[in-house]
Amino acid sequence: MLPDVTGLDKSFDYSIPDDLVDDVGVGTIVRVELHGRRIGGWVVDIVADSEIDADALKPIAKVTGHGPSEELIELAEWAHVRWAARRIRPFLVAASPKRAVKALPLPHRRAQAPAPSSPATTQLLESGGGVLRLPPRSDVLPSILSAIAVGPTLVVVPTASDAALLVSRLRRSGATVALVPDDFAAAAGGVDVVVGTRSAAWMPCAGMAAAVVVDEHDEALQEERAPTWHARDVIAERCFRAGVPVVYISPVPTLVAVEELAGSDGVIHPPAERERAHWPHVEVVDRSDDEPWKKSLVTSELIERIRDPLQRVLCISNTTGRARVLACRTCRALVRCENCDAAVGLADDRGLACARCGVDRPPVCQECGGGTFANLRPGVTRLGEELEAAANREVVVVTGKDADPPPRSDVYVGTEAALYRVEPVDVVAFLEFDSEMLAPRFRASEQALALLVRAGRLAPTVMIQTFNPDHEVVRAAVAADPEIVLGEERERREMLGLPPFGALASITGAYSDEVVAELDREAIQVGRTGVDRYLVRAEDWTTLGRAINETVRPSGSRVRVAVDPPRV
DNA sequence: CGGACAAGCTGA
DNA sequence: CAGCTTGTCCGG
Repeated sequence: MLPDVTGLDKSFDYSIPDDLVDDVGVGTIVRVELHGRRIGGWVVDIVADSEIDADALKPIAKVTGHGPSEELIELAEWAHVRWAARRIRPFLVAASPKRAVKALPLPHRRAQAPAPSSPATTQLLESGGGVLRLPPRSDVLPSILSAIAVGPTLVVVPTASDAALLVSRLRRSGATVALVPDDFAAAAGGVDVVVGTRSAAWMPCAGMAAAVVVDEHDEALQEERAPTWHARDVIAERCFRAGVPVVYISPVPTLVAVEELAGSDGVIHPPAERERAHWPHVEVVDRSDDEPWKKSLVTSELIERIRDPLQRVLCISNTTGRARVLACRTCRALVRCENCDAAVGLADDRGLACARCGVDRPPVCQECGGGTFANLRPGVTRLGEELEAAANREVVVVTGKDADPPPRSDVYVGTEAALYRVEPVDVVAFLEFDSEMLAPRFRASEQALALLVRAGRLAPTVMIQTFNPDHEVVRAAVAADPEIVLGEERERREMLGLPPFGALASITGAYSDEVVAELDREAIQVGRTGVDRYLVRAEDWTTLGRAINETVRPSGSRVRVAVDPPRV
């Protein structure tokens, strides 16, 4: 029995009372007495009476209900090495129902399987699975119906709204559907298709015959808290163990999917003409002729769009580097110019730049020497005013912070979060796409492409303002050919040994120095990126995970390990 | 994790 | 030496 108690990752032996024998198996969630208190936990192993002295043990106090299957418990043990997690518990939590499931319903499947409607998907499933590249403005439902035709199918999508929409469409098509984690019991009992967000990678799917990962490129498939497990990789391992084919669908498959998960035929995709027809029209505004400091983000091309009363436009600007008013996080003082006392913002190069007198200085608080700042006035707020003046129309500012959905408008301006909060428009315009494309992160190109996919689903036209119109991301989007990015990406990552050509993790937080010092330098390469900040690399994930898990953490340490960190 | 218990510190 | 804090150990 492994207790569901934080900080306690040790299993304990209990006896199974005769009246509970029928209800207890590996994976069952039970309650037991431990050290005078009642705690919950998972049965992770059952041994015969002859092997132990059952009379010396306390009995299981109560059976709570169904939990993860034996296969998923083994998968959790694999995952705890793969993502260098100290404990197995977080994975078992992910694989368990939210509320107690006392009994499973009988299998509920439709008598007649829906006719396959995506020959490419059927072909992929028959050949053992692989990567299916489908353009942004195309439908994944036919692929999922083709998978259901093979047998019970597990489907993972990035967001809860994607899941809800897919479930209602699948129900309308006649399939029996479990939306997990809520419908855990139905999924474990047996349905045609189990649908959910990344946690669905850990959900039951009785008789699973196929799995589909929708929008494989989407970062939402990776857990952001440690352990930073990725649903794509969990599904890959789970289905490999079960001998079940997986189809990974994305308009812009990641290098990991292309290199590791594509079948022998490589990435399957429609003919170029048809693929292109389902990409948005990409309009590039080349700002490179103008001197950057002169030209506003509100270009004449953009003004033309937002002035057109027939066009509904969403403008996207990244806040980073565009904050106009800052306060020191340490002493709360407003950051002011040393020269003229005006409020000072962060420039693109991360230094403080005074807009009034032009004096630059390093990003350090003048009052206390602190180096982190709160952004009191995000760039988009100001942009909203500028756009409103230029457009002569009302402009609604959308940020991720507001709880309510934004009021309906014809012109919006917002951060990336707006791409998830605004209903479809005619044009999505990236005002400063370079900050996405050229961000100092090794996945910047893939992440920039992902934004274009998102935008392309919101609007038939996507406008990109850039100083780098020849960048591979821009070329790929214009040509509707993601392979243009992958080619460059493959070369770069192979040279640096980055995933999928090596295993990478970041180690941060107090006492990282001590933890990193323990790592075996024969197998692990270590790079220091700051105070208590490290990047570590190994040839493969198992070597990396084992080495990190073997380290002893000093008491009081707050070390965070992010394996396969999305943003470095 | 949280209780138990031991060792260390303080004040009278 | 009671009374309290801090640290370490252990649970079935």
